[in-house]
Order: sequence, then structure tokens, then C-alpha cells
Amino acid sequence: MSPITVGQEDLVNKGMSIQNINGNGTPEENSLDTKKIPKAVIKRLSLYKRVLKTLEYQSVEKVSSADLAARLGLSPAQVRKDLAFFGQFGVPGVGYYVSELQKELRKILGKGKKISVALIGIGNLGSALISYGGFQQQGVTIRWGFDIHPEEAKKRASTDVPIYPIQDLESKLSPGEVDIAVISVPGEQAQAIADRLVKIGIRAILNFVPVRLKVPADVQVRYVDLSLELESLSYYVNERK
Amino acid sequence: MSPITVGQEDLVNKGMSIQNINGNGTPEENSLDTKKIPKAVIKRLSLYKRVLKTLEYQSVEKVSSADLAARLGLSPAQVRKDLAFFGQFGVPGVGYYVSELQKELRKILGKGKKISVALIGIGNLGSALISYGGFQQQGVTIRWGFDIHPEEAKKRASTDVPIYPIQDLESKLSPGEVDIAVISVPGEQAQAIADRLVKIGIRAILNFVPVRLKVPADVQVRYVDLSLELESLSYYVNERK
DNA sequence: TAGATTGTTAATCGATTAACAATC
DNA sequence: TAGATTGTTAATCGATTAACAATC
Repeated sequence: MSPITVGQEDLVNKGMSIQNINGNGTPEENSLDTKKIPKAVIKRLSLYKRVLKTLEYQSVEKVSSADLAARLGLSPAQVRKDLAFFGQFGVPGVGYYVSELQKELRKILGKGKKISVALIGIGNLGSALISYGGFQQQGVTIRWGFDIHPEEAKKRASTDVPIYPIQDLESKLSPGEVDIAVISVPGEQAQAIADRLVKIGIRAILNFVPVRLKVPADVQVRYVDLSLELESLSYYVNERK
Repeated sequence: MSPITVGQEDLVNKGMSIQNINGNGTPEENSLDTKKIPKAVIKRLSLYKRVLKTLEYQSVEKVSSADLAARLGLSPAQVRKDLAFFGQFGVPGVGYYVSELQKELRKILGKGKKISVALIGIGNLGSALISYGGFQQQGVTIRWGFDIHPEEAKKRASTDVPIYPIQDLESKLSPGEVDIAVISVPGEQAQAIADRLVKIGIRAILNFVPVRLKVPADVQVRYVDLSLELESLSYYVNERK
């Protein structure tokens, strides 16, 4: 748990992540928990893992940071630095052994473990997500669906995943059982849903709703904001005209 | 740095295209014609626009950078700095007039103009996107759909948008008519499709496929990588267990 | 050994925040 | 005017890149 001692009100997140107090500036051999790891690093870790998978499939035995970097459009130094956050996985003069590094990354990213997802809001987008194959592949399973109109939602999605009315959120989701909640409800409802999820004990939310969620600092929220992506892209389109 | 030595008035040059605000004075290199605006700024611009819309709806007349910032979890300084990239839109001691700032943002983000989108790959995700309402609202219209099996795709999507076989990409899409291409094809095909799109003249791509696309530097690519988001979230879930 | 490549520290670059004169 | 808030420069913070001794 995060070491927060003051009142709940103070927890309301303004976009900061949990800090660690690492007073001394000395580099230390110190284990995983005290070093602050940038979110961007974690994302790249997933990227590395993906490439490693391909390499393994191609029976490539070892790979250098330079090679890895080239495949992802990054710099070799960055690859090495990212990995060094978690340990010494490489061999000087040689590189990284594909299968070993893969194993390490899996360990870091917590795989093997199945991730259980609850999906709230089964509209167009929601039903696409529920039938999207890509998740299963990653060890991610959508195990609960919720919608105000479960029957219509069931028709839309045509899936085995059980779909419950949203009022059953608390009764169906027990703390610790759900790992990640995915929200794709109408904008007005998003914050209320998030509040309920937090109360249940969910600590990771993937939010497809174009609304900034206010959640305690120890809750991770990721935004997938399609309109925003398109709008910012359209800036460049107009730029060049 | 980049001290504007000329009259401040010149800055009030609230143009749509970014002028050479770069009155140099910086020792060395000077970019040719435009100040480089970070992508993150452009994204936040969309965010501001969204908030402004709400404020206007609530008949709020003016808003300060502090207020704007609070609503988005940013700092007031950042809001002012972002906006200052494009001109002087505020009034000292007063703030920003909602409708005026909104107008400016619309101008910058190129709205009014309709954005025409081609969607390549109408699987589960693709068909959700094609029937997703949120885009229309933003002045974004999906005008062409492509799939290897247009007939099946048509059934899946149940939409008015015409769906063509992928081989017709070149014949159906004329340069300049399509603003943004959205790719949601199987991974193996993504790069080939991107190559063809670039050849046609598309300069903005929203890519839902978990594959890094290699494109010329003047082509904007945005990635929406759902597996990656979930996997990185799952890191935090495992962290706390 | 000689060549290659790591892990890590120092330098650089970029983005965010603080501070404040200008000014409505 | 007095108070408020902008636009902008300077300071800070963080992340990326360069450099290189260690070492396989």
C-alpha cells in the first residue's frame, strides 16, 4: 500500500503519481520498491517484450540493445537504461539472451498471472472491446460486463461474457478479484462509475470516456481518447494545407 | 531565449498558421519558418477546447488560466504557456473570454473544416469505430471503409459508409481528399497498408495495430495500443499484490 | 587477446513550474 | 486606483543521449 496518512480528500489526484522519498542521491544496489520508475519505461517494457517474442519465434538467440532499439525506433542507450531499472540482464560484449530477457520481462510485467477485467458500458465501443481477440492473447480476460440495459447490450455484443445491470456493480465485483476496470459509458456517468469502482477497491482503470477522472493518487488511470487523437491529428492535416 | 525584440504588437498576429514568431537572437540554428510546437501542447489544446465548450454551455463568460488548469489537472503556467504559443488571447487582470478563446482554438485546430477519414480493416474494432458516434460530433466523418472481405464487413458494421475491397485503395482514395487514415488490420498487413497510404498521399495515420509503422518523417502517426495499455496497467496491479 | 557491448555516470535536451513586470 | 491575471523570462525538474570503464 502507499503510505498516505492524511484524509481522503487530500488523495484526490491532480495527476501526480506516488512519490518515493529517496533522500540520498547516492546510487544504490537497492531493490525494486524504492526506485521511481517512469510510466514511459513500463510502456516500453511491453514493447520490448513484444519484440522479444518475435525474435524467439524466429529462433534468434541473442540481441543487442542497438538491435532492439532499431526495431522500435529508440536509442540503444535508452533500451539499456530502461532495462537497468530492473536489474542486470545483459552480458557485456554479447548482448541480451532473448529467452532470458523475455523471462525477466514477463516476471516484471507480472505475466503468467491472468488479468481479470470488468467492462462497464457495452455500447458500440464496449461491445467491440468485449469481442476483441487481442486481449485474450495477452492473458487479459474480460470477465464481467455491465450496462444499464443488459439485455440490449447482450444482443449488441453477442458474447459469453455475462452482462449485468450497472446497479449490480458492487454485488458482482468483489475486491481483489477484478484487476482492471475498463470504462466506456456516456460522459456524464463516467465520474460516478469511477467513484464506485474506487470504493470497491479497483486500482487500475482504462478510460475510453473523454472526461478527466478524479481518483485517489494510488489509482492508475489511462486514457484512450479517440476524439482527441483525431483532433490533434487534424491539426497537422490543416497545417500543411 | 528567442527574445522577441520587435514590437509586442507583432505577436498579436493571431494567425491560424504559426508565423515566424521565432524572432531569433539565439546563437546558432534557427528553424526555417515555424516554431516547433510540442505534440503534447496540441493535445492539450484539444482539451482546452473541450472545457471551453462546457463553459460556454454553462454561460460562463470568462475563465482564468488557474481555473482552466484546475479543471484539467494542469498548472496555470502551463495553460498560459501553451496558449501563448499561438498568440495573446488573454486579458491581464481578467483572464480569457470563453467564446473568444474557443474561437481561436477552433481556428488553430482547423475546425469548421470537416475531416474525412478512411478506415482500413473492418473487424471487431473497425466496425465499432465506424458506428461510433463520438467522431461525427467532432466534425470527423468516416467516408470510406476497406476490408479484404467487404461483404462480411458490411454485415458486421451495418453502416451507410461504403466498404470497398482493400485492393481498391488507390482507385477510391484520391490524394488530398482523405485527411486521416485509420488502420485496424491484422498485424502482418499493417506496414504494407501504411506504405500504400503514404504513396497515395496520406499524411496522418491513426494506428490501432500493435506494430511500429515505418513512415516518412512528414507523416504523423498516432498509436492506440490497447494491449500495451492493459499490460502496463497490469504492472501496477501486480506491483501492489 | 581483440572486438563488442554492457551498465552507469555525466552532459544535453526539452518540458514544466516559478516568478514577476506589464497592464487591464 | 487596487487587485487580479496575463505573457514571458529564468529556474527547476525530468528524461534522453553520449561517453566510457568494465568485462565477456
